[in-house]
Amino acid sequence: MRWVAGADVATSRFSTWAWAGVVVLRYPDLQVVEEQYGSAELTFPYIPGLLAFREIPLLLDLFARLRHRPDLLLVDGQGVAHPRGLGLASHLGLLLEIPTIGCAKSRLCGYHATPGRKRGSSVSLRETGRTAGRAIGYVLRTKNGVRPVYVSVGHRISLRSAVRWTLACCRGYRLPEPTRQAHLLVNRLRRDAEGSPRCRIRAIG
DNA sequence: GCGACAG
DNA sequence: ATCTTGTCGC
Repeated sequence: MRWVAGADVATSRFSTWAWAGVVVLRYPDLQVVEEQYGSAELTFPYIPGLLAFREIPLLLDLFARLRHRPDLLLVDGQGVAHPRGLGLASHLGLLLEIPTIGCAKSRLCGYHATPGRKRGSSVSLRETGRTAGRAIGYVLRTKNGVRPVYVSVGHRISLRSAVRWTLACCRGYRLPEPTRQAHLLVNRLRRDAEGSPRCRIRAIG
């Protein structure tokens, strides 16, 4: 394992504009070695279960410019823990042919117990419906006392490895570094473009 | 019909 | 996702 990437998209509250970013970090020190980013108009609305159609176009453009070839990609969204078994992380991994992990901040589907409150504690996320009971992911506590994250297989990785790598990429924060850095990047871009909310009010008033 | 619902 | 300042807790 050498290059671990993270991807995220930030949206505007005023328009359909969005800022996307992909960061590549060196493992295991997790320092950012490359960033690719850009903004564009979103052409698809946010519909639970169809997030990939909204974010993938932007992210694919960024990966096309990437100088490093990631060994692993962590995505801010679900992998197979999806109603159709094909969340953003899985869809993206499939198109890029890169191993991916779905690392979402909240649940899309499935049910689960409450994991222990210590870092590393986890419980399985189980499918509902006819095939109820099958594990489709893990609800993992990445830091003591904070809300857990939803880890699921994205593409070309086992659930066990997905959980291990997610934990191995955490550095004291709730979100693993790849995803966290990507998140910081896109929000920085959005703020630079729109200005802070307070500034905006002062400009009007 | 009703409630749930990644970002 | 985005809004939004200070504040309670480890």
